[in-house]
Amino acid sequence: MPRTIYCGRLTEEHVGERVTLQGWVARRRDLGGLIFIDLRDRTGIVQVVFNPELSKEALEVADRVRSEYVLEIEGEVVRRAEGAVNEKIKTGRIEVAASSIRIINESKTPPFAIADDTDASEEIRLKYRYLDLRRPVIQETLKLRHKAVKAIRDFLDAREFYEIETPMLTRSTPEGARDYLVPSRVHPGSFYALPQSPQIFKQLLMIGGLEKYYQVVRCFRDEDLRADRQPEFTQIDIEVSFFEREALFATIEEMMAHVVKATKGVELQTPFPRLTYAEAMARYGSDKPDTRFGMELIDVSPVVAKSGFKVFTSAIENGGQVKALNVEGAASRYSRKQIDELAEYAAQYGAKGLAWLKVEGGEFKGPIAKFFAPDVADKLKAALAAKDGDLLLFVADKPKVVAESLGALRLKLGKELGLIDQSKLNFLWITEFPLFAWDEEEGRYVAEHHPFTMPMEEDLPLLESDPGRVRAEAYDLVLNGYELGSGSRRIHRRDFQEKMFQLLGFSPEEAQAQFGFLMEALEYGAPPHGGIALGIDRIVMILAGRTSLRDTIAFPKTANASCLLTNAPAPVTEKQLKELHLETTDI
RNA sequence: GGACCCGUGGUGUAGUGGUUAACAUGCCUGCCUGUCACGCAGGAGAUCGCCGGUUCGAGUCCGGUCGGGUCCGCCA
Repeated sequence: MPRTIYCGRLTEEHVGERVTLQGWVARRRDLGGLIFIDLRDRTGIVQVVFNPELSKEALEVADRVRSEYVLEIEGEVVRRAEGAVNEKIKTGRIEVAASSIRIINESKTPPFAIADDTDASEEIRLKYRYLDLRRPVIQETLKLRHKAVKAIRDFLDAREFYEIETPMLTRSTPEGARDYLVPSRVHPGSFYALPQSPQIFKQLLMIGGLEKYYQVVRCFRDEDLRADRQPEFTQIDIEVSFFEREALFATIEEMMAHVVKATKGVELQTPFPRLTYAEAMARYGSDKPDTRFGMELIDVSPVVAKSGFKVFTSAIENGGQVKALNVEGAASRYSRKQIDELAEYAAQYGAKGLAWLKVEGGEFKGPIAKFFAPDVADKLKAALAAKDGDLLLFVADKPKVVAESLGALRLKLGKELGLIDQSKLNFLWITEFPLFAWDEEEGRYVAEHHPFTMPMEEDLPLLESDPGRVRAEAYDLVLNGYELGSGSRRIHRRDFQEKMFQLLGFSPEEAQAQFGFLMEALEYGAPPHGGIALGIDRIVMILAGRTSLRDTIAFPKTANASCLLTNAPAPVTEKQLKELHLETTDI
């Protein structure tokens, strides 16, 4: 008998119907003369009851059944008696009275309980990922991912975007993340690279006249992992010709609203708020601020410049600044020891110290209180809107260190103090990123976004004289403190692109060797174009309320970039290496 | 490359340098006709990740290593 309905779809409407179910044994309760089995498929769980009055044979088979056996059950949907209703499950008002049971497949006892509240470690869950995938919470997340991707495809299709595939085997280009390399068998000593993003190909598609492109595309970066970074991840890559930033922003906002509606049933407010990079760094100490709570960074340099506190005054004299967080009402919550721990945390981001004050009875308390004369203290209190019970935290240093340490501290405190409204979805555009970042190691400017990004027109005069101050037509989309993606207007003229490579320290020969094909393409009527790429894994992670990208990927890698299920990466045979003209060696 | 946390029956944990490594759950056996984390009784199950050191004695202390996690660097 084929399956007639899914377990989780049974309701009181089906009472009296004969059904055939197929699924896995979630739990078995053996009362001796009566056996209950909770049968699970991807829609949910329903209780099946084996009663000897209905079928003695079925009861005898059910007696042999164990967890995760695969069963086919025929029976009648019956209403449960008044006292036997289980309100905890969706199908708890009914059950299936089994008239027959077939064991489709047996199962070893699983290494961990397959339930949402399983206590198994992630290590063991990843080793047996195919069992972990049976847990409803994982299936819900993968379903949400499917819905999100489908919503994006539907939306972009309706806007006449074409989904076009680009090569997975491509060439390694300088700049950017470390490439995963694939050795060529037919070209000894040469390698393909897996794409970090289809950046150049999507530009070539614009030059190729496709005008509106998108792709749900896997990208690879051989860099160290984080909770929100996997070595392979999926982007929604978008590019349009005859680019207008406002039109693109509106399209992305509508697309995200469509996704959120399709997955969460929530209406998003558009347009999204915007901050310039400079403002985000100044107010939140981050280029991806979580705006679900306040506690902004406040520049108190002008106020404390005249204080008697050397740490502050000398930082300012040396071209630095002093900024503060007012952790409202937290004075009694943080002991000296705990503040020391906050200082240690800030030290990870380069802060040499964390000065603090508590406000009590209108007065500053704490070891540095004595350095502030009454008039300076009053100004400081006013600047920080400080009141009794507040904890004030200060970092004095170079602007970069102040921003990064206080920004990180702000996030940590926001989480610790429960200031974050988890129901919010705070989308945010960050605009006017710097075009270049100074690379200490290489002693040159590197592209902040990528080398194909257009500078802002009003900053063009600075290109030669002060490259560090040039802003780019580049933007990020941020959600709840995560960078969902970046984009920009691209350079569409050869002379400009050549100039950019020159500013990045490429010789004309190097630029020609690495990017000659792109520059030549720009000479054949390249339309103005631009776009964005969004990380679907991160979008799903946030919409599913998870904190690890691993939860959104069916078969993720560990922090060590290995797969605990397949044990990849793994050695290969000498024969394979030889065909690829490779030797391995211990360095 | 660096910092920190974790590693003990299948799973999750406890475990002052000192007897036979404890608890929960799972598993096995028996009993049980309205359970739903079923219950009750009994049982099996651990070379305490690995290597080395300190010590009369190491799950416990030290060093290294492997594995998992978080973060910094890195991620145009």
